[in-house]
Amino acid sequence: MATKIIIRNTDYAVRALCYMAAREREEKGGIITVTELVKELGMPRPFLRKILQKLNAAKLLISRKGKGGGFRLARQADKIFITQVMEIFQGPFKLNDCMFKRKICPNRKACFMRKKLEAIEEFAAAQLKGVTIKEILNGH
Amino acid sequence: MATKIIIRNTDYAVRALCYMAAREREEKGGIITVTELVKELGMPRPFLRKILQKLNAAKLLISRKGKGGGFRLARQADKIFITQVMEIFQGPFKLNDCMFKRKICPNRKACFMRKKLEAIEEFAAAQLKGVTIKEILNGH
DNA sequence: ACAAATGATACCAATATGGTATCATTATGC
DNA sequence: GCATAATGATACCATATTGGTATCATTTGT
Repeated sequence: MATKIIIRNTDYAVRALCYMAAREREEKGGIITVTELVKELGMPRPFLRKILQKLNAAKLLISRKGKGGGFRLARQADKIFITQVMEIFQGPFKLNDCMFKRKICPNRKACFMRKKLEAIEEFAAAQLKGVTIKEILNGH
Repeated sequence: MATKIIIRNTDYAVRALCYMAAREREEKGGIITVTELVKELGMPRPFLRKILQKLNAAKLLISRKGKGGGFRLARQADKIFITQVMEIFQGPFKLNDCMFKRKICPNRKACFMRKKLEAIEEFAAAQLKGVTIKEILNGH
């Protein structure tokens, strides 16, 4: 049972965004329907819709209703950061705080474990900070 | 909703171990009962018992049944590593693997996200590696 | 008007975690 | 030896989170 930094919603969202970014390079400005995404990405349709709607609400996508409608990226792939996607589906990135929340904490101010967890959190945040959809797509 | 590196079981276990280590310094080789731990640490008795039993099964504690029985540390506090405790209650430490588990992964071998997550995992493991109950107790 | 698309929302299922209850077993001390 | 005080083992329950489904409303192009 691994500690999850990326949860499945985020995973799906990133995959959808990557696909849309890749497609956009081919046909400029193309709008993409849920139907196409479902076929290409092989994930459950109603679930994907909910995810896309959230991305839309967060202004990472632009949606168009009605016949001929669908979704397209609201900005270029190198301006979409994975931390934004994570925040949408997982809330602010945070490792757990001091383990000793109740009374018996022996040394609250200088708790050793808290220092360690803070260091890990800081490192993780730094690692993820600059990553964009474009980088994921290109592999660097 | 934070990413949990330490779950509550582990937290309780560490607190109990810290208490026992602190007590041991006072009265050498003292055996401690669940009753005393419950009173001092303020956590639910049946839950704590289950935790202590697991620590016993994992040979971090030694138990004695019957009247006058209880638990004591199986080794000194500087030989009890927090990674061991984590492993008992959380399994092997692992951040999640590559997000792209299904077909559409654009570049599986050199997946950018996987590299990042591996780096984080490595750093986290290094941070936690040497930490012992003694260090937590002393704050360094 | 109709059909094809998304918006919104309520609901359901599986799993993990946190927590409780109960009975069996062992050891001490009178 | 028996009562008592302790742990061992285990089965059960409650709650939250996550993953997933279903349904109806709304918009838009032909």
